[in-house]
Amino acid sequence: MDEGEKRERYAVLVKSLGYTIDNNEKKRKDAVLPPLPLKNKDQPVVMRIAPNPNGPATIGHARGIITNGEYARMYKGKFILRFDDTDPKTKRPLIDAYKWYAEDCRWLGYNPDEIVIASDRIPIYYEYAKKLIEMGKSYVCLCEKEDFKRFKDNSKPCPHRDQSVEENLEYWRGMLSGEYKEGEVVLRLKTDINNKNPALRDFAIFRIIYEDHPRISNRYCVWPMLDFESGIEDHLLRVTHIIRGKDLIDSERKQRFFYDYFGWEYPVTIYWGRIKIHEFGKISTSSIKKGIENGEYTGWDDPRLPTIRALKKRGIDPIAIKNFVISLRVNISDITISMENLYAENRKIIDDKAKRYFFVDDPIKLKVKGIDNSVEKHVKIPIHPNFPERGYRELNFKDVVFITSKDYNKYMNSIVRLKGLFNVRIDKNEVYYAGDEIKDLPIIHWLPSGLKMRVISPEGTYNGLGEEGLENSIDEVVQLERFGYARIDFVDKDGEIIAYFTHK
RNA sequence: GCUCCGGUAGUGUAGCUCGGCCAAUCAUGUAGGGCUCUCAAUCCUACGACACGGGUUCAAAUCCCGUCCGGAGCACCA
Repeated sequence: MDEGEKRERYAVLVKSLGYTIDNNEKKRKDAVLPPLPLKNKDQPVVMRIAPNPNGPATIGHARGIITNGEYARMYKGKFILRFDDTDPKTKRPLIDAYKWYAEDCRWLGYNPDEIVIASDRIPIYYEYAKKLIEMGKSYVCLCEKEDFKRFKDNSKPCPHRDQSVEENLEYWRGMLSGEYKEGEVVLRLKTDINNKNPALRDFAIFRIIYEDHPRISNRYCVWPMLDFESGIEDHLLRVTHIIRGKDLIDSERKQRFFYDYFGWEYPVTIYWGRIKIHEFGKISTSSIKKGIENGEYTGWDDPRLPTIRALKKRGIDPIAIKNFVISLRVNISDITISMENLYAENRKIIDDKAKRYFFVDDPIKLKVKGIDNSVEKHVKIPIHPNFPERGYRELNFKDVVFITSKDYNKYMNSIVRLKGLFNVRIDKNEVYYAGDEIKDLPIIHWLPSGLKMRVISPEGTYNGLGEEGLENSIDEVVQLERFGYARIDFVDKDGEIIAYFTHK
């Protein structure tokens, strides 16, 4: 019985006896991943993530980072970040993305133990290619793409399949020294031309690309295909477990051919399905990139985006992301999940910490009638209602209040309580004092005056007045009462507070 | 078309390997209520699922077959 199971049983037992469980325990319970199948108990667990560096990490990537990183941690193993940047043309790497991605890992709490960049290791892949040619397991194919497809689809060997090792080595040298044009020639792995799965028949492992690589320029013109590079690396890095998208399921079948040729043991593989978020739809880094280029988004951390940087900017705690991701587990079926689940996790973490303040969105200035306005009233409201020992904030009222136009319209002609102050009846452009006693009235927030403030949310921007004190909460997540949580980003040169909406 | 996967409440999950303890777990959500000078937090209650049809068996969410629905791959992309 593992820890989680024990806890469950205990909880059931306790409940059956009529006791209640300490709530804090429930709240602080850290999400735990199910155990990993271990082939060899003595072998250290090595996990990896292998992104294409074309942008910073998104929530989808966070799933990979956290799950793999967490497993490495659970088994006191190693966590590797490897950039599979072997196509400078159609999957052109973004030079900043290498750095961004590593930063995102670190921020999520999973600093990679090792970072490997495939484009640094091309000669290694060449060595293994040469070995395969020498073993008679690989050949240079000069077929037109369409011709090869025809052969392949009919389980017919292409004319180059039976070339001698010497011929292949000669062609291979030619490839490396730039004697061929793009698309003219390719190195194939000799698999099984009769395999019932056409995807596995003599697939390409190297091709010619003359495009400059953003990191290493034009140093190479022969580039390995992902299936090859990734398979070689997983072996060289002694990766024990691979967790990857189910779209790569044929990749394993392909790689097993050369693992067999080399006599290597294939890592344990676990597949997961695609993750789709209600609020964002399917996440694709390339579409985000396009949106940034055409000005639709302000950048990779635009709060409307599902990137880790955007979530950070909005005040989502990395632990909340962890708990959220782990709750998804590792499942092969595609899932559609709502951000609400992430927000719920985040609320559990930030609510105890978040200072309370008022933010009056779309404010309306109202004169207060029916009371002696010559005296100033000092109102004290706790910074956090559940922790009065943290102190109070003070609002100094004198004859006018600002309330949101939403409340103004909603409570027109009715009596409401201005939190901490007194009751008023709302009328056109003014409010009338309606007593001090605390009755069963709607409670609304207000401000006697305030600082210009803007809250940027995925749905739009809210302009209004922020309570004094907010300007001292830079980089903190606060709760704007009756509005929602927000992270205070900065105060601009005009004194306006700029905040990002976290969630309700 | 060919290969290969998957289908538990609105959503995400546990259980499926080794059938019984499952009239099915937990979370989120929604609704109602308690507490509270926030529509937050917190507490209580309620709602809600084994895709369908057959079979095996004393017993099926769990094993087998079929149907339906969904997904992935079939690139000189990752």
